[in-house]
Amino acid sequence: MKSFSARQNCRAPSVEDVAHKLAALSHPARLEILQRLGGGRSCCCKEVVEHLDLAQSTVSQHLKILVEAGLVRYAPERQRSRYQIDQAALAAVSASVSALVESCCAGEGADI
Amino acid sequence: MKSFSARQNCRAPSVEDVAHKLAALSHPARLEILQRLGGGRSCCCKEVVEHLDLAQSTVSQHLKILVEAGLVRYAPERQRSRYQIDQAALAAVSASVSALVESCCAGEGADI
DNA sequence: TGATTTCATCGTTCATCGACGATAGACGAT
DNA sequence: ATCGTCTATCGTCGATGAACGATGAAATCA
Repeated sequence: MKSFSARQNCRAPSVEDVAHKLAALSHPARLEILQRLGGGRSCCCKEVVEHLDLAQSTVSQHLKILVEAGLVRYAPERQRSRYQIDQAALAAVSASVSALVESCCAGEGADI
Repeated sequence: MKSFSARQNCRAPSVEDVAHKLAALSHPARLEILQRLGGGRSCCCKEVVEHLDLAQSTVSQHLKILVEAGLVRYAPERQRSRYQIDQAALAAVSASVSALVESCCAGEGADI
């Protein structure tokens, strides 16, 4: 094992995949959304809006980005929508980051 | 403990901090740079350039972003420059992501 | 000294992001 | 049927990102 990959279901996520998911995580509002969605709670858009001090359209955009990154699952439900964390996907990202760190810290070198 | 924080050295990184570091990680070229810097090797800019198929100025920019995010340390050395991974910082990011995932997966909920 | 190498920075160009208001569709309630 | 609510999407605007070439500074080599 040399690169940060392996693990997960056997499909090694490409650098692009990981970068894409990390990009989805790289905005404060989206991190807060994830925290709000945490604990298995499923939220509708309005619930997030009330908590976030952003326009509804903006929140909807952020949610879309999270869904397209595969980190949040989406289910249109009558009037409301349900957004829910995809725990497996999130865990996979965490594993990717861990693997990256491990591979980077393998051979100890002298500090600068 | 309610938010994904705590852990680390006792200073809880803010959502903005984490987002900023994740943003630095959210580009394929920068992930590849980190892998190249992995294993304690310290690289000069040219070495990265030769490996990456990007213009020298572009690579320099990416390195700067990594340095400003605190993930890579920088030491101007005579003619060349030395870039080296900041393993502690990288580990901290990994821990933040893990903590986020854990806090999000706490209370199991029904799947969508 | 002069030529070459290595690097950072500047200026430019194009694309994307982030935020908003406005709008339209779908649903529930009256 | 009509009204109000909840969403997603569109269009816009300013800001930022990503890439490049050109340039200049510092160090090394001839």
